[in-house]
Amino acid sequence: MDRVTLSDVALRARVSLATVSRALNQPALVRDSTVRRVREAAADLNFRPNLVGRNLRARTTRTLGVVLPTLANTVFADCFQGIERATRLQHYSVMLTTTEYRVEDELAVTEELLRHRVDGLILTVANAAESPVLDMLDQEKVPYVLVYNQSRCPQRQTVSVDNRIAARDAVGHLISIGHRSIRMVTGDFRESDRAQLRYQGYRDAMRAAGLVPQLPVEVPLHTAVASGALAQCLRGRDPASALFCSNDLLAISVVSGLLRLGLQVPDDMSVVGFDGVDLGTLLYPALATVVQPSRDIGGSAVDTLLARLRGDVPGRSVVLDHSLRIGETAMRFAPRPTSHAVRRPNRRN
Amino acid sequence: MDRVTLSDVALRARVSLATVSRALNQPALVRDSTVRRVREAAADLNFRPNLVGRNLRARTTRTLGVVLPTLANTVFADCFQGIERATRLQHYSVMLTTTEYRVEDELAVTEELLRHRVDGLILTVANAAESPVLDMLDQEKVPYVLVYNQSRCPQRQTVSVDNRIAARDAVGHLISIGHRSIRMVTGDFRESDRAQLRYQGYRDAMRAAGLVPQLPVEVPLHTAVASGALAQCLRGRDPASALFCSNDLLAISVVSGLLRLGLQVPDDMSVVGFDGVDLGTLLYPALATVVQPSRDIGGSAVDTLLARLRGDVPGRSVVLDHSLRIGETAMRFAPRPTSHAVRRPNRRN
DNA sequence: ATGAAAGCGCTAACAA
DNA sequence: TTGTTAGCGCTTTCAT
Repeated sequence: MDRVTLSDVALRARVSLATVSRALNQPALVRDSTVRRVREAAADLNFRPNLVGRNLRARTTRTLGVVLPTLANTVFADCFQGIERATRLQHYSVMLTTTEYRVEDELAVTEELLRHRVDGLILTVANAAESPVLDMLDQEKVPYVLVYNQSRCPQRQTVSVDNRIAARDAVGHLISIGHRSIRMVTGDFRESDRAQLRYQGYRDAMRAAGLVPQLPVEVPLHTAVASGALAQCLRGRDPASALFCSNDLLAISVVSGLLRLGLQVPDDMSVVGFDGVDLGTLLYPALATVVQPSRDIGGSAVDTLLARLRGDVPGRSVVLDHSLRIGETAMRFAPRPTSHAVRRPNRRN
Repeated sequence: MDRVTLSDVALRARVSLATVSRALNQPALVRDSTVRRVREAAADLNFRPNLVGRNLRARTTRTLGVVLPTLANTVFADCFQGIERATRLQHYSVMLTTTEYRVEDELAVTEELLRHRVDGLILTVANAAESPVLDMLDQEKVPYVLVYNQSRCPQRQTVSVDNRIAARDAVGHLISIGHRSIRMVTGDFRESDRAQLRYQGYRDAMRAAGLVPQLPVEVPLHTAVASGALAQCLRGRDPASALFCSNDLLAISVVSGLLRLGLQVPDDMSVVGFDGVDLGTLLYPALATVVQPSRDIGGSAVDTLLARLRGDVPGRSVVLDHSLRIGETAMRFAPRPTSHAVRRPNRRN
């Protein structure tokens, strides 16, 4: 499949192997005419440099490893594309692995990446506060940057939004438009320390407004939200008028679940998500959500990591701005005169 | 960051470098007690085999390259996860790159993968019938398998559903439930030869039923579908009663667009997608669609490619089964008595 | 400006 | 069963 090596090119260009290497990689060191001759020979032979050889000798692979929980959530897919683009710009490559939320696999897939001698890692772990992978990486002094995760230890560099404040803003918005009974819906907390931070933010916002935070409604992700879980938010003497969901996929699922129960969104119940996946804007009603700049998170992680590989000063964690997307699934709270659903005409085009 | 090599382990285990290699990779060739000693030494030293060295020597990387258009469409994300899982099972690794639908980048990213000396490639190209990348790969005899793409040349191995027949089935279903005026909505044909095949299938079904196929409505993907495009389907003396979309993301966008125009789905217009992304089942109304087994497509591509790398007989292209998901966005066509929209109560629980 | 030579970490003959 | 040795393809001193 591939046989041409540097020495083949050298033979054809009538120079030494070393000169070919230089002509290709540091043409400034080589006479112009020689460079041309070498390039020509390389082109003639269809020479394709073998990075494995280069990587072994150079003891660096110019490759970054990436560990993400899943690609089914486009938040991570977008992040990866941001990573890919940034690495390409810097002439680096990237190896991606996903854990599909199996925490127990995080270590193994990371080890595999290290066997490939990636120069550094970009990863999202389930729980940065208690993570065998991160402990291992710290101990072995492997350069890495966390994305989405936030960490208390300042030496663990992260790139993320401020999840807690972002959640607080979202819930604060709901409060500011009149909601008083707001519940939070989350996936499995063990899968995501972000969800926990967002729950903190929910509590912050509730307390700041003198409201009583409720326990979160935990629903298994990646499955249609059972009506039972939703019923939990509707019953009691203080039924919710708004739901804050720990991510967009969940929010979308919740909206559907409510509609299925015969409720109107946002008329009967407002829903706000978290992530800002593009998909949210394609839906009707468009999802209200907290937008994270996922591509930038990826891009910024690459920049941060490469700076570190270059030996720059460690640098602080990066907190990127979030924003609120005022979608159509959240509206001002106005108590209904009657308890039975009232039909609402479809709005404007 | 990482310094321990085979010879360090050899020193500590008091055996030769070669024995360490054997003990680790072919323990059957080594005395049990020695294997134990070596393993212990390796563990003590935290030895992590350097695959770069191995790959150079072995002249094979046990790594597959993957080229996909995007991960924003979960069809491809799922496929990748299928690939990843299968490769892991076979003790292979994988390098992923996406083109983000930039056809002109397909060649460059593939070349990069080849510089890394991946053993073979799994890819989806914009158009398999006219693809510089595939020509190059054929010429250089690089083993590869196409996913999603279908190809006329039998020596180009593919793993896919039968797009044309699948589309024909979907449209046939619409016809069977009473629709007569059906239009197809597609993204940019140049981005996807699958969309073209599906259009063929649409025509097949229409003709088979004695109906006149219409030209497709092409809309730029990844953006909310402009109402102008939809209006095209609604006006004229023969307005459509059903829309067949070339993929699910588009279909979701179309449904939203219709709702925004004040129409009901499926009452005023049925919509059917193609892909079968999980998301479709989370929506309300749940998306009617043609389901492709994306994970299996990925897994099967790996199996096919590895078989080929092992030198097995080339083997035929794999056509996996599709299925129809009878969602809630498509319903029996029953002409409306009046032309203005009629409110419909929300259905079942 | 160019060449000779060493060696990155590993595997696989070939010997013993 | 184990050790010795020769590279895989490349970069990089060190000479010239």
